[in-house]
Amino acid sequence: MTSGVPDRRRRVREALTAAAIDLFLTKGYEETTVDEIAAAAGVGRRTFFRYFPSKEDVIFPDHEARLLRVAEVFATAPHDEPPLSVACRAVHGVLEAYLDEGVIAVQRYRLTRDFPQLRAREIASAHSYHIAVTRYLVDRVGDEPDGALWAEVAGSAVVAAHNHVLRQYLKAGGKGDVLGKADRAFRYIRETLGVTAARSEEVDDVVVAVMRRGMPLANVMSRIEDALER
Amino acid sequence: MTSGVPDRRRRVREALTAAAIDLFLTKGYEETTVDEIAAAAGVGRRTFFRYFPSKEDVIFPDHEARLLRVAEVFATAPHDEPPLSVACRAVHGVLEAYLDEGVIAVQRYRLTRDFPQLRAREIASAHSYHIAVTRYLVDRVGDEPDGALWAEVAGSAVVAAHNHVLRQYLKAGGKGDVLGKADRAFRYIRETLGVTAARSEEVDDVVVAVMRRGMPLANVMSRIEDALER
DNA sequence: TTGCGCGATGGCACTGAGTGCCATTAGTGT
DNA sequence: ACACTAATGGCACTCAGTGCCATCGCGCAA
Repeated sequence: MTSGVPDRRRRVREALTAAAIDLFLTKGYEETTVDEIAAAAGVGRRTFFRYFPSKEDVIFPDHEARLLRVAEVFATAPHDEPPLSVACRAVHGVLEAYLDEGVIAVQRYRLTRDFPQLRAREIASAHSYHIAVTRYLVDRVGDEPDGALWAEVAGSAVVAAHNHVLRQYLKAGGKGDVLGKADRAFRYIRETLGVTAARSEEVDDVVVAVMRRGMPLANVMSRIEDALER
Repeated sequence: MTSGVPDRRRRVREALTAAAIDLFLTKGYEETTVDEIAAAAGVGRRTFFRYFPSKEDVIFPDHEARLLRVAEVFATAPHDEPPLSVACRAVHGVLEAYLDEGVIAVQRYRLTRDFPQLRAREIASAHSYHIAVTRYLVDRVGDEPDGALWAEVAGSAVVAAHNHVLRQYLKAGGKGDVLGKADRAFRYIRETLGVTAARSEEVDDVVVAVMRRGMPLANVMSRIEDALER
């Protein structure tokens, strides 16, 4: 049969992941040995380490692929699209990847919630998205005054919004209108932090005024005049 | 001599940390065994694990203490201080702790930069500040609409600002006006994300207006009126 | 000074993760 | 049927981390 080889590799890989998730959930992470995972998947212990570099990696099988997708969004984004918009699109892709996983994502959430070692690993994974996003934003606006600071903050905000929406979804066991919530969250981010983006492309300074609804107009005006002169 | 016992414990602890940093920098992290660290500090291998739960922990000796300081700021903060202000104060304390370390902090930066395993560990440490801050913010504003989202984003932004300032300082080998930059960064955060804080305590809605400097006042007014009616 | 108690130490043995090496096997093309 | 190549699995090894226990150093009371 043609292409039977990569097909088998994929099946073994999935069998290892499935066996590991099952064992981790039932016996606990520390209590499960690699021998047991390999045996449950019908392969030898040595083979396990040919598919995954460490015991932790077995439940994060496609992290690299997701990171590549993010990088691709950045590489192919039109140059006139606002940086934050690109960042939100890229991170939205990660969210979709989680949703595509279905039950697996929920199981992994439980594992990372219950076992510190796996949680630490997930945090590191999430951080690599943060790195990628921030690097892109720095490249776009890094040469402006405080551009690097803005990029760092905006990048972490985008990732935080993603994490928040995703976690709510996973906490609920995979129910809820994730995409709608994500859209709202990303809109909030773009509206709140989109300032430097505008500044970077059109003008040399921006004023942000925050005021309570119901504040007298005269008050509003004086605050804005203050801001414009600052 | 009185209090000679805890004194000795502290000295052994510092000797282990110093030996580890030295060996990691010269030989590399993976290439250094716990035996070597212990021997260089003049103690047995078994003793090493009585001071630090793992090989990684030896270069993050007082992370727990810093986390406690953060928690203390949150516990003792006045109830009428804006949440973001409290968060910035707490994180500022962490920054000060790094500065107090002097050379050690710079050396650790280099280690976490060069060795992935240590980097992963530092990311996890930093994440625990993020957790602490976000939890506090959620407690303060979590019952508002989108309060949890705001808390997550604001928490990560505060931590990101801290990380940015700290990293710039460490990259420069410990030179530069850290505190001044930190103040500016935190001010930026409070001004950009302080909205929900105000909303949570005084009013039921807030309007944010973003405008370019130089925009005609009439324009400004119409934009704000639009916003107020939204 | 001597003996007692207690925490710290270090040695020893053990488990399990991760790796290099090599003989064997399974699948593919001729 | 045969050769070639990639995958496999077994074996042995290093090293992190842990439980156990005998010993040591030190303060304290008799």
